[in-house]
Amino acid sequence: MKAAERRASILAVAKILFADCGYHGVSVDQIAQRLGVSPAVLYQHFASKEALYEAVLNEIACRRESYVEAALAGDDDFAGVLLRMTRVYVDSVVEDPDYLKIEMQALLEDARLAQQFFDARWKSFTDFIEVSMREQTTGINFSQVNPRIASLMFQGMLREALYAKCIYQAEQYRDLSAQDLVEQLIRLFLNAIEYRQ
Amino acid sequence: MKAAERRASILAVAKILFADCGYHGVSVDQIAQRLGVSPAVLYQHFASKEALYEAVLNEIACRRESYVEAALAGDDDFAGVLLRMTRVYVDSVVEDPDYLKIEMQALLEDARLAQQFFDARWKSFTDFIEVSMREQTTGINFSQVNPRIASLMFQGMLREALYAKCIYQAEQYRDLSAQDLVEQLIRLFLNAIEYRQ
DNA sequence: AACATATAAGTGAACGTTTACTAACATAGT
DNA sequence: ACTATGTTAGTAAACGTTCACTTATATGTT
Repeated sequence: MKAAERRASILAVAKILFADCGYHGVSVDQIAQRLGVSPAVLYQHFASKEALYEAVLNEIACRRESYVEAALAGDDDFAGVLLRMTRVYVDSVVEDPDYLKIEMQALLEDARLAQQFFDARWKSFTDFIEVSMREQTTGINFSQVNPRIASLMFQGMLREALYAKCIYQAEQYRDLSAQDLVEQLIRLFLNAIEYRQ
Repeated sequence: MKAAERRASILAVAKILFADCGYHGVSVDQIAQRLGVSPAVLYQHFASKEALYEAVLNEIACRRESYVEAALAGDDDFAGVLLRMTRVYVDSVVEDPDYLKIEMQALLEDARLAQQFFDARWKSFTDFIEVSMREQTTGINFSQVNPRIASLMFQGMLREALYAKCIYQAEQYRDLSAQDLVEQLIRLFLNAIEYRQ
């Protein structure tokens, strides 16, 4: 197997295992075994276990989602844009929940890394919400509501919904798809900030 | 040191370390060292590292908060009760954020344990919200809103706020106490479910 | 085309360290 | 003297990492 290919395959397997068990929960031998390869191979591509872990995190943090394109893809009222952005995000998580797991692991293990994740994956949302709520040109009056706290609420409910659906698979929401669940939550959120079309 | 006292001291130290680094991130030797005691002592009180970990988790899961007393401690309109219950919870987390960290660790490592935590610490909230929203006798009409999704929203925003304030200490909310932050979130939540006193 | 050479890719065993855990021995209070 | 509470010194296994070595692929020369 070519070097680039091998490197990618190591990253893919490592991502899954790290997401499931955390950094300390996985051994280099386990990763190698899952790859069907000797542990020494890993060290031809990564200097250490820690370097491998950071490479996995980096790959995730750098994969900027196509929120912006989604935001510009239709009409530009606040609710419509928010819904479209969120759909893109939910899709990406449903497709690969490991991202969310590792984000959570990082949040617990290292505050610095957590900030990096936040910047890459949540800032688009919270910025959009805060900016939209602050600008007066829309004609909508959000003055009753603190934009920063509203964006915190949005982030929290979205994250909880995705945890429930994609990570600990709560039975309570079995009969609802992640997209439907989030759509209803967004409706509640618009209520909360007193948004009327 | 008496046995009961020693046992308690082990649990206290283990709780802190497990909360910070997770089960695999802490060694028995580290716990013993922090206690200023030989590792063998731990095995006089706990059969294994895992047994110790479970004892820590169990202590947390079993410590039922005094939500019910708080709920009954004043007038009984929905918002008032919810606010009082939440204050008790926020207080307990602010006082000891390790609880929240370990809950998060458990959620990632073991779905079964996560369910146990949920039952002990969140179910009171979500049940209260769902039941209150469903009963017609209050005269309030929540019919527009799905109670289950509303309770998910509440849980998510509360959890996010507490993470931000108590775990990764986000600078965005530095000038707000956890209680104030949560109070504003609850106001938003009441908006969301269209509650008017 | 045939061979020699160089490099890339992978192996498996071993290294030293750390891990969880245990048995044998010491000391203090009652 | 006896029990409760320790310690010291150890175990075997697992850990991350490195080693000497083999096989496969590509490249250049005749």
